[in-house]
Amino acid sequence: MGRACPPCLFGKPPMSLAHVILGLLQQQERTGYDLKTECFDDCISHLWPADQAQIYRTLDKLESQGWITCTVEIQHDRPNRKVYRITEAGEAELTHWLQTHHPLPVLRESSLVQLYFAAQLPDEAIVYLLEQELEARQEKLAQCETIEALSLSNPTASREQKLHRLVLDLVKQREQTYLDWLEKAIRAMHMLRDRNNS
Amino acid sequence: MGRACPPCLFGKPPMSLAHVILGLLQQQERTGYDLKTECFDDCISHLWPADQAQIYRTLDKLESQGWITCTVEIQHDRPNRKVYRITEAGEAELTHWLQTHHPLPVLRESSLVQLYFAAQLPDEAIVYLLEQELEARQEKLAQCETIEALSLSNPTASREQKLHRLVLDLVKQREQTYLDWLEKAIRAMHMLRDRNNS
DNA sequence: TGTTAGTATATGATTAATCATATATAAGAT
DNA sequence: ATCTTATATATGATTAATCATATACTAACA
Repeated sequence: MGRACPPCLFGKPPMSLAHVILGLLQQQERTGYDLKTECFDDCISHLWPADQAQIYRTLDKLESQGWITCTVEIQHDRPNRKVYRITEAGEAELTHWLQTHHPLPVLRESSLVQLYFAAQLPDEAIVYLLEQELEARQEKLAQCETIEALSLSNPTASREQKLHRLVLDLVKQREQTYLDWLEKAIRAMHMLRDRNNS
Repeated sequence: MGRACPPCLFGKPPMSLAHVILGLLQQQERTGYDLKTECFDDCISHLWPADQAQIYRTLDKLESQGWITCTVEIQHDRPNRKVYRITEAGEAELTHWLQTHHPLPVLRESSLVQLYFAAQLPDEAIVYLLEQELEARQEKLAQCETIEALSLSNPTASREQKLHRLVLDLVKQREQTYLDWLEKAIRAMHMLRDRNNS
């Protein structure tokens, strides 16, 4: 008899955080705390920000699926560490997931909805909205550049680093597209105002 | 004594779907069915796609907040219609919300995570991933153009239509940014392969 | 004749994500 | 002497969104 696929909830496509964690644990073994502080906050906050609570709960699920295992490291001066490692089943699952196409995520931007319904607002209010959005997008681009400096500064471009670079390029370009559009829109609103005031 | 703000859960920022619906009801009175079929599916699916169940439940919440009212239109050959209209309180809330800046939404793209962890995959598998993503993005751009044709075809550019155009321009440009990046990345992968095969 | 599509509203279940909070110890700062 | 920060894990509560399904009548289609 064939080996049963243990609670193999090869279920629905999502489960993305679980697979991000598998990817990170394939690099090396880590604790939940490591994942949060070294990985999610420092390296992939531009890709997949994750909440501490959700990381811990997802580790539990991954363990009960058999995709990772856990070893407790007793510490006396500090809280014990639960070190997680990926299993063979976990690696197989990751390799499979990495090659599976997923539907595009839905992006809902309240700022675009605001603009869509802004006809009743005075021009100045619209410009103010656009300027606040511009500021937020500038800050986001700056965050991307922080990550760039932290994790892509050294020149030894391994295959892995080339891919990280490719991803970061897109994220930065996406922000630049917003910035260009916002500046164009703000200029257009100002020109409208100047024309009406002359 | 001042008028009490009735269950005025002026709560947390989100509630975005509620405000989208307020915006749509300010244009004209509508039923849940109208909102779903005429608005969310035909006009703003690129901005804020919404599930039928969520629309109906949000209408209930808006009504109990006092931001909309409901009148039942009895029909005999078809199910009755619950027609919703925005109230003065609702208009005030909408105007306030339209001018309030909200934090940028978080965008999580599994395809970018896949690429980030793709170093272990062969080049062909990576190209295949990129090509599938390209196809999906092309389709999304086509959807934007359908909406463009449906709702922005006539030439009388009202203030409202100029804003709708501005929003659609961004959404299309965003997709174009993905397409450009994907084509560049696919070319880069092919060049890598050709170099290694020569 | 049975099936599907259109009109219309409603509920149940589940997932992903966020926020708040709890516990516990040590080191460093005010 | 007190407060904060770092290390480390855990649970409760809530929201936004999605999916499935239920009901009920009409009309067109095969």
